[in-house]
Amino acid sequence: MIRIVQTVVQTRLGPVSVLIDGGVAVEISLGRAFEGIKIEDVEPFRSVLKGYFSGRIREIDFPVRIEGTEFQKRVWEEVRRIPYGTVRSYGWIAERIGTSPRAVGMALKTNRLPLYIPCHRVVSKEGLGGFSSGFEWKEFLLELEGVVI
DNA sequence: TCATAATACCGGA
DNA sequence: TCCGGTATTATGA
Repeated sequence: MIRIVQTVVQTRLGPVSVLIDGGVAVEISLGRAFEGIKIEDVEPFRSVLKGYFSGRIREIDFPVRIEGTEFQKRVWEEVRRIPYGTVRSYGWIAERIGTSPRAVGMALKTNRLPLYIPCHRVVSKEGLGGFSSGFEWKEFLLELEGVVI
């Protein structure tokens, strides 16, 4: 029996919700709420996200299940090491794990756990780079972390 | 500035 | 397998 739960934090740009399966987060959505039944033991996830968006919490850390190729996981691990409030380029990540900048972009595009894997901290050499949920979210998150753009 | 090549990976045919 | 498409970058005119 799979239990699907939605948690929602409201932000200036809309809801942020977490898809929970078996007690762990499997997907985070920026801008839309998942269909599902609200249950109270979802509180740990909600409080972390509320803490992040209010600026109190700088580390998004809760149980997750990550699915992807070995390569994608390498990229995601590296991105997770980027400190709060700082940015790196696609090329910088690529160099560290021995691949190409475009391949890094490919891996980040398939990231289902934004915030937990802070791909908004990866920007292009000139400009912002892409973002699955829309540029406005990338700008919003960087601004929240105090990054000057 | 603008086009283009180099590049690693992925998904579909 | 092969092939076209990227959330990139470096280079040359």
